[in-house]
Amino acid sequence: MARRSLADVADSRTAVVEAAVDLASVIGLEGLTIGRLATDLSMSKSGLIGRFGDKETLQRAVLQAAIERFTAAVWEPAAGAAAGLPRLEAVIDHWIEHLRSDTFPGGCFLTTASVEYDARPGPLHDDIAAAVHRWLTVLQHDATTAQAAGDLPPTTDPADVAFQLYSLASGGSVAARITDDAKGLDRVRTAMRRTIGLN
Amino acid sequence: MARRSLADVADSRTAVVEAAVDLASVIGLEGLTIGRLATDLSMSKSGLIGRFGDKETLQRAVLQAAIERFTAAVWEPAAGAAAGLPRLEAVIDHWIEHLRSDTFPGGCFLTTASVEYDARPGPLHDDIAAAVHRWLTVLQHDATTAQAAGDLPPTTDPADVAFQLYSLASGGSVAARITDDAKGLDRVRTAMRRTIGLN
DNA sequence: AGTTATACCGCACGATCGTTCGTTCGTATT
DNA sequence: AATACGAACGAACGATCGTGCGGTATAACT
Repeated sequence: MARRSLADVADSRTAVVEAAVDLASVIGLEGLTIGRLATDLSMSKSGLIGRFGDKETLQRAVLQAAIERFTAAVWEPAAGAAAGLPRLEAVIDHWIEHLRSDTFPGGCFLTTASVEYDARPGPLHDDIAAAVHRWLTVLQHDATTAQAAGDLPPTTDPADVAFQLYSLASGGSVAARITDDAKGLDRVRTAMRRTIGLN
Repeated sequence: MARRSLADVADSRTAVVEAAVDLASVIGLEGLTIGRLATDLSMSKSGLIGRFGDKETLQRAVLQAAIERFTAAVWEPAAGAAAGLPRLEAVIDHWIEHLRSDTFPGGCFLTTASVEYDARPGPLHDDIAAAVHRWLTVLQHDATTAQAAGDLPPTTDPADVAFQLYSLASGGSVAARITDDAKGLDRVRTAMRRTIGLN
């Protein structure tokens, strides 16, 4: 076999990160452990962390990978829809479907991370805050477009719409999981659609 | 001084638990550490955990104390209101005020605990699930009463109302904290009131 | 063919984890 | 006055945490 190429290195790195995303989804970004992760991957601790330098760098890579999963599952399939209300509707559908899937075995990653770091300053806190803010901005943008098109009442605040959609998805997925309510995500979907004037 | 009375013992125990609630509110129920807690209280680790037996017992006591704080801050002040829509309105107001206060320096305790244990079975998971379920039942009960009084459309599902209120409060408080949005809780309140037909 | 780079390993480190001892000491009961 | 109880302590345990060091084997480059 030829020397480990750059692509292979990347593959090996992403293989670690992807496994770490799955693990962190269950036990949290903070609960992530190099030893546990190394055992799962049949690697040595030093060989694993050597790729990243230290644990925080690994955690940040894991967070970015999780965000990419979310974007690929929720935004990209909906991005092609017409800006405004239709796209919001598509986003909601893919969002619910994403939460229903086992993309993140431990529930919405960004919500878990937010809870873990909302009271703990540092690079991870900032990364998470930036990601949430970016997503809220995307939602708000389409809400504004929808409003301009007359699909939302002129009195509603697009920022409110974005914030409420996110709150419902985030809190609803947690509530549905902890109460083991099979209808939970249906309730979330109903509420989200009602937020943008549909039913 | 007389022998340490039963009341004193209880005080000492609750003093530990109350401090643990504050600490766990920030670093999580799972992140709670006997050493850290003992240091904060200027106690020895053994002297502290001796009151409870083991860590899990302490964690469960902490959870119950947090639930009592929530009940005292949100439910009890609203319990006197007329059942149905008025009481839901009062609950929402106290709920938002509770989230705005620093009763839990690290954000809504039940939400944090739900996220930590929604994918991890055990007594703590069950305790949390039971508490959430109990609270949802209370909300649903008033929603049903409001519906019977004609204050909610007959087509709405009271369970939906309860679930959505909880999702908004839970997810909204996390989102407001991580994005450092001063208007976040106002947006949550607006959405919660809209859920029960008000604005 | 020899050099160089590096991915990975085994191993050990200091720290901290939860827990378990044996002990001390103050108070209440007898 | 003697005894018993229980709260709290200091010390130590085995385990696990993140991290750093030295060695090795492999593959690319000269």
